[in-house]
Order: sequence, then structure tokens, then C-alpha cells
Amino acid sequence: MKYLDSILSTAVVSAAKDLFGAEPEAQHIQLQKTRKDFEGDVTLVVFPLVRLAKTSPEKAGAMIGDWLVANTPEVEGFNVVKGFLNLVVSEAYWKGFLQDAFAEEHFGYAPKSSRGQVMVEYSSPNTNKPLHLGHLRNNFLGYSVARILEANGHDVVKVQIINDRGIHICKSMVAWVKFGEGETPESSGLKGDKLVGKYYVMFDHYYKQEIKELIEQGKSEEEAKAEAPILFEAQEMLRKWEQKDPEVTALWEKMNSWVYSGFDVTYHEMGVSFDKLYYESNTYLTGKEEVMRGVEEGFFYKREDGSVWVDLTDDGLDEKLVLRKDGTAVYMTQDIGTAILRFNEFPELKYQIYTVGNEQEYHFKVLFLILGKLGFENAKDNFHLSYGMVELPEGKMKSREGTVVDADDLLAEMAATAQEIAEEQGKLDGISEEERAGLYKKIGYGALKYYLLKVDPKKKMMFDPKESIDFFGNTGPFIQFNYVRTLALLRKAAEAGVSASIADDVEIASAERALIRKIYEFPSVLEDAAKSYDPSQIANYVYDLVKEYSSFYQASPILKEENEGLRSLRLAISQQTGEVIRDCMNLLGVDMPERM
RNA sequence: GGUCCCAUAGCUCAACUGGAUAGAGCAGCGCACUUCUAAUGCGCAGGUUCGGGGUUCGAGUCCCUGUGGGAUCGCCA
Repeated sequence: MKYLDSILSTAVVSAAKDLFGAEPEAQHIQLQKTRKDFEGDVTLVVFPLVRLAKTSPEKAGAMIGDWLVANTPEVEGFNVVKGFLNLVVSEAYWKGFLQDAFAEEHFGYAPKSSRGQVMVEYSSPNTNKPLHLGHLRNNFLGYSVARILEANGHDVVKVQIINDRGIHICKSMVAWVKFGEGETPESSGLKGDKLVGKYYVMFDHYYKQEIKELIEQGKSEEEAKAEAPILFEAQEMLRKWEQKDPEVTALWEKMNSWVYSGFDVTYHEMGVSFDKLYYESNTYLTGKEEVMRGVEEGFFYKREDGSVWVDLTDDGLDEKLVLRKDGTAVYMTQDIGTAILRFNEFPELKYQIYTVGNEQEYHFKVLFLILGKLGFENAKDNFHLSYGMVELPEGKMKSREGTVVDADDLLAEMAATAQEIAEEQGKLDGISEEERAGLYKKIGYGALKYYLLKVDPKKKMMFDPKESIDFFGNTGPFIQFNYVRTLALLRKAAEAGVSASIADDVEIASAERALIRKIYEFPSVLEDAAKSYDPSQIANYVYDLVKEYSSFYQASPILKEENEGLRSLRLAISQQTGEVIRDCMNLLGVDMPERM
């Protein structure tokens, strides 16, 4: 509660000085919103102040309450329950607030570009297989955080690092050469990423087959895994790639380009985008250079076998490899290179945010420490936006067991279900065919995004297909539906010549007041969400707001209200609520329908 | 084994970072549609916040401990 907070906390300081002759510490002035069961809008927790007051919490509360009513126009009344001073905020204040909010295009947003430039990385897939459910959580999360930071006044650069190099892509390449017979996305009708993924799986089958045969010939499992001929082929492919063999390079480029065009389709459907793409094949060399520089400057050390290490025991971690003995890059090497390239390319950059699963927490701890040692001061502010796994009712997704939920399939399924439900209910009868197709996506994809974003990113989450596709209760479609209601009201009002306005002489009843108070919370919710990189705070807030609105809508006539002033006021509140709903959902990356 | 994370209604999740009687949705039961869009609203029922200690005016939240789950500790990414 920002605006009221500052008014009231200064007032409480003055009250304490006046009444108790001492100035309370800022942390002892605890203001919170009043619980539903009590009368009032804002509550001061009196306990921390009793030491100054030298009297009981009840008495101190009453004294402060009296003082505030006498000296602060915003405070109209109060009551004290135990050590809680519940303050009733004046109707004039709420009306003034609503008028201010109404006048703003994006109420609650910070001024553009007021807080510096940050970078948000998300997605960052391997190029050997299609995107799946885990990537959806990652992408929605990263994209939403970027939007939230933007709304909070940051300039945001959205990026990803594409893992286009390494043994994994070589495996697909080997399988394609062996078994592909020149198959292309065009000839097969398969999406490029799906086609390449198919050969990755094929490689794996063949590899396992060879292992089995070797074991039958008397090899140990370990030996068999290391000696399977097809694995040698892949390793040979990687070696040739590193030597820039023209044939291998051409194949690598061709297959990667298939994957990219496949990914582009999926990103487009997901509604996410990037300002700049980084490719590992371009950044790992920078990483190697930086590591060598680190060796010269003494941050890293070389072992006898030629491998390069960093000693982080002083930081409570252990020793970590940064370059293999054969001089090739490991994961850490290229991440060092990528980070440094970014800092160099964006000199204004304050820090970077990495949207990566929580199984890599240790990796990022190490990475940020290393960057600091290499002289990149900003890296100490870097943030690993670590999120939990998405689990299925039957357990974790496992590619071996075929339980991976494909991103394209899931999106299509969501839209199809939206269609089924809409047709069943005859909701979209008056709407053109093509407009309907767009609506199914808005609703179905909206349901999925909201479902994945409403839980705290840090926590692992359960993906229940039946529940995710649900359109009732705490779901995206329920929120969209209420937004559509506000639009329908405005359309009808325009036809009837009713305008939304806030007259000085209308009385605000409790139903309106509850909604206004909810709207009032938005700026501080947005700020908290940005500070903690947590879209779920926006999601939970907008659901609360919508519930309040839905209840209000059911209980209070709006256009049917006969009192002209009240009608216009309710319409104004409706409109303002709708705008906040829309902004919240846009911050989650959800497109809003006009009707549904 | 070391380090880190998690445990809240039958299920999925909240709880403004230490504040009042722990809240929602789903599932269950009941009520309300000649609709300002019922893809709704209202009500009922549902809890030893994993167990045990501690810190204080006050603990789901902080500390210790036990139990159960997960991640990580690769010259994988």
C-alpha cells in the first residue's frame, strides 16, 4: 500500500513524537491491509510501539487512533482490537485515488526506462530435440519476468543462448547420414525440430543395440558404452566439426537450420520473442580466451595434465574444471564467454538474469564467482532465476519412457479443448470462422500459461493435464471471461450513452470500496513481483481481483442501476478493473479476447 | 556420505517475508438463471501447517533436532 503507506507512516511518526515524546524506528511502523472480518482499510500493528508508549497496546492504539483522526484528513475513524489499530480511510481519499488511477493509461507501471537496463535469458534449448513442457514453463516464466521488469521501469534485453554445438547435435547428424536417405522437412512433412529429434532418438536406439551386442560378446557394460562404434562415429563427427571440416560444417548448418525453423513456429505459437540470440558456437572461443587470460592473471591454474581449474574453496565451494586437458571447452567455459560477450556488447547492462532449472544452482553460483574474479563487478548482481521441475501425475518426464509432453502437441490440444467447450456451450455462435480460430488459441494458450505461472517459480509443480485444461475456478479463462464482461458493459454503455465517471457526490458502498481497495494494491504487487522475479504474485493478485469483481458483478446492477451517479461510478470501477486485469494478464504473456 | 531445497484441507496451490480466527480452486453436498455474457454467484463441510524441542508480546514463517521426499557433488549440458 504505497501512497497511503507514506502518508500514514509519516503521520504515525508525528503522532508518536507528540504522544510519547520519542521517534519510532521505521521498521517498527508496520502497516498492513485490514483483514476482512474487521472494519477498516489499513491496520497499524501497535505491539512494536508499546515500548515507546509505556502503556498497554490497546491504550496506545486508541491514543494514536484519536491523534490520526484529529490530524490526518485521510483517516476518518478507527477501532482497536487487541494490539491492532484498524483505520478507516476517508471516502474522499478513495475517490481521489480512483480518479487518479482512471486517468492513467497503465495504472501502477513505473515510468519507462527509469531503472536501468537488465538482460533476461530464457529458453536456451539444445538443438537436438523439440521443445517440451519443461521449456514451456521456462519460456513463459522468462518472458513474463521480462515484461514485469519492463513495467517496473527497466529496459529489458531478452536473449537466449542456443546450444548448437557439441556431441548431442553430432549424434543426430550421424544417424541422419546413416539412415536418413536424404530426408528433409519438406520431403517428410515433419517440422524441422521434430525431424532432427527423430534421428536423435534413432541414434539412441542404435547405440543401445550396439551396447547390448557388445555385452553379449563379453564386454562389461561400461566398456560397451564407451566402445560402441556409432558413438565413435559421433565423436569423430565432433572432432571434424571442431576442425571446421567443410562437409561436416555444411551438414551441421543444414540440420541446425531445420531445428531453428521448427523452433520459430513454436516460439510464435507460445507468444514469446527475443531481442538477440547467442550461439554457443560463437561464444565458446571467447570463453577459452578468457580462461587463458585468467591463467595468466593467476585466477586459474593449470594442472600437470594441462587441464585448467579454479579454486573456490575460500568461497565455501570446491575446485572446478574450466578447461579440459585437451584444451576443449566445457559448459562452464562457454558460459563464461557468453556472459562476458554480453557485458561487452551492452555496456549499460546492470546485470543478467538466467532462467534455468534449479538443478543448475551450483553451476551458476560458480559462474558468478568466476565472473567476479575475472573483473566483471556487475556479475555479483547476476541472478539465477531458478525454477522447479514440472512433474506429471505419473512422475517425472522421461524421454526413455516416452512420457515427455511435447510443446506443440500440448498447445494444439489446449486450443482444441477450448474449441470443444465453446461449441458445446454455443458461446461463439455469432463470430466468424477465422476469428474463432484465434479465440480458441487465446483461451487455450491462456489457460496453459496461467496454469504454469500461477505457482511460485521456485517450487516444483504438478502438471495435471485435466486440471490445466479446466476453465473454471482459478484459471486463465475465468479471468479472461470477467475481462470480457467489462468490455461488454462498456460497449453497451456506449450504445446507451452512459459514461463512466466519478462524481463527487456519489456514495461509495462496501461492494465498491472492496474493489477499489483491491485495485489500489496493484502497484505494490507489481513492485514485489519485479523484486522477487515472481509472476505468480501477479497471477494470484489478478485472480483475487477478478473474484472480487465477479462477486460485485453478480450482486450489483451496473447499467441497470437507476441512480445516474452510482451507475457511472460502477461503470468506471468496472472499466478500471478491466484495465488492471488486462495489464496483469499481459504481464503474464496472456493475450486477452474481446468476447468469448 | 557432504552441501542445498521442499513438506500446509482428500487433490493442486495461497498466506503481503514474524502479526489477528491459516485462505482459494478442484472434488463432495445444498441454493440461485425470462443473464448488464451462469465459462457465474451464494452457502455447508473439510486443518495437531510432517513429529519433537526452542527463541518472544506473537511462529505455517526464525533456530535446533528427528522423519520422509527431491536436487547436486562428471574432463555431461
